Amino acid sequence: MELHLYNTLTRQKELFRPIRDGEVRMYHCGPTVYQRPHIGNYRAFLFADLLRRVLELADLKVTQIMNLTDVGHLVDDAEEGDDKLEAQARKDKLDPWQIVEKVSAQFFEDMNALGVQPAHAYPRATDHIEEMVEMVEKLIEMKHAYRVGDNVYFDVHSFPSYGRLSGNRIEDLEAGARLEVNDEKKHPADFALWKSDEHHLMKWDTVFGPHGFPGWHIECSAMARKFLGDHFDIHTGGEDNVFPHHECEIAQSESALNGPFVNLWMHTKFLQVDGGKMGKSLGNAYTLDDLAERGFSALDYRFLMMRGSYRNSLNFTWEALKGAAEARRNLNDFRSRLLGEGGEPEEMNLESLGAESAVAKARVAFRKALADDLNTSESLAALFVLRNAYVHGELDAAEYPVALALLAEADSVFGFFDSIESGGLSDQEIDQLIQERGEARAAKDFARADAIRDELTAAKITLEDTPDGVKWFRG
RNA sequence: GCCGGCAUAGCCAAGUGGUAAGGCAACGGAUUGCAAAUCCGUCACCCCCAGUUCGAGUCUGGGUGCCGGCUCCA
Repeated sequence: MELHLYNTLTRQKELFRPIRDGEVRMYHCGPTVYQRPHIGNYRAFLFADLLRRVLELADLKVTQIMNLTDVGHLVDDAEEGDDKLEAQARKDKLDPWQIVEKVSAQFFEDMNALGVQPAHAYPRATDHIEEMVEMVEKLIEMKHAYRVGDNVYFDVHSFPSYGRLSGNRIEDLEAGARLEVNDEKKHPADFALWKSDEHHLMKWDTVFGPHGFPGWHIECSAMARKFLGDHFDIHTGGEDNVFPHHECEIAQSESALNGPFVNLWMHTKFLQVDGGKMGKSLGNAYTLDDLAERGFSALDYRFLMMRGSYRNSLNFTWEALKGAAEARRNLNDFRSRLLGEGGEPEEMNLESLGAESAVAKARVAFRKALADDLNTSESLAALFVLRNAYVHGELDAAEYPVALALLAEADSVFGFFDSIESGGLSDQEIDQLIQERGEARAAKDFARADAIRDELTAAKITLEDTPDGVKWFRG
């Protein structure tokens, strides 16, 4: 399975080739744990999860790292900055460390509900102060950075390809009216590697002084290096990370390490709400709890994200979520019906199918779409085409086991199927109840008939009264 | 002011030169004691204008709208 992935750096899809054969190392910019992440944040993390699963589908061994930013960065680049973690702490009357613990726990709970496979490590910035300081010292030594008092800045002119990722030019940045002027810096576009402020609560005593804290971007450079090495395969984040965050990471890392940093940069577009932007101040930055209040599960949301392409902004509406929830249910029922008709998942054996088999076609389409820059929309459509073939009676019963195997493979990538619960009733018991219901219906005792149907529903058994008689399935 | 992206049916969305995937909703019908269950069927010429081409949703130019970056932010 050859993957073609879009690289922000080159602005085109590229054939993906890992640096080490059969092995992928990737880093994801994770949450700043000062407030519970909203569904927009989770779009990026769901993408990271999807990418990992597709890489594994392609038989690659993946090492996946996601950082937790537990030190608040400055709200702006002015000399006197505020720290959003500390600001939140003041608001909640907690100390910053308590906020970090509380929000991190919430984050992992949400990720679990979303069916995200845990990364191999979630390093925290505050656990890696030493590594950051070391890198900053190295940059000073190599004349890529300069110290002004207890502050340290990166000299963007020392890195010729600064701006390559984002398409910005240093001259344009300079002309940008919104750039804060800071007299300390040699150049307005230079960025902070280390800052000092005695009023900060989260601060460290280092060679740069007693009241220091890391700059905006150094944590990712330091932690990525520690966990993945100097040169690794993939780095992802939201589109807002392209500049300045990732641009600065590249500058720092490639300068300090004197070599290539990351081969492939991938970014997810923002989620929009009702056609416009999402924002806390707009009151539409929903959390998973807001979704649950309206009766939607985290997996419904996951499904909604899989219906669109990560490289296009996706418009979140309640109607769209409703549609996703329904569609997910239909796919779930498809699998349940196959199981109900005696199918057991089988090892995929394409050769025995014949190219004309609906299952074989679906699998080819499913994988081909994913391999083309994670086209989940098209990939998902292949599953619905297969479902339609089944519903229209075009699927031979002998193909049910392979169809189920394909759905299992699909689940390994999409991860939105519900687990099948038997509800504690045996087939015999269920048949017995259905027979009783039939008798009750014949005797026009509909109260009794509906009671049985409700009982089965409660046990996760779905009944379908068809012209051919009653059909049932679990799930 | 400077960069970049997007614009497809009521809603979500795929499609990168060859005549519009898929899902949801809606509507008509079947079935049913009823059904929110199930099944059958119907449902778009792709923001506007001008070009290129035998042929454009797909390429080029202009316009309009929305989104992102230039400021912590997925």
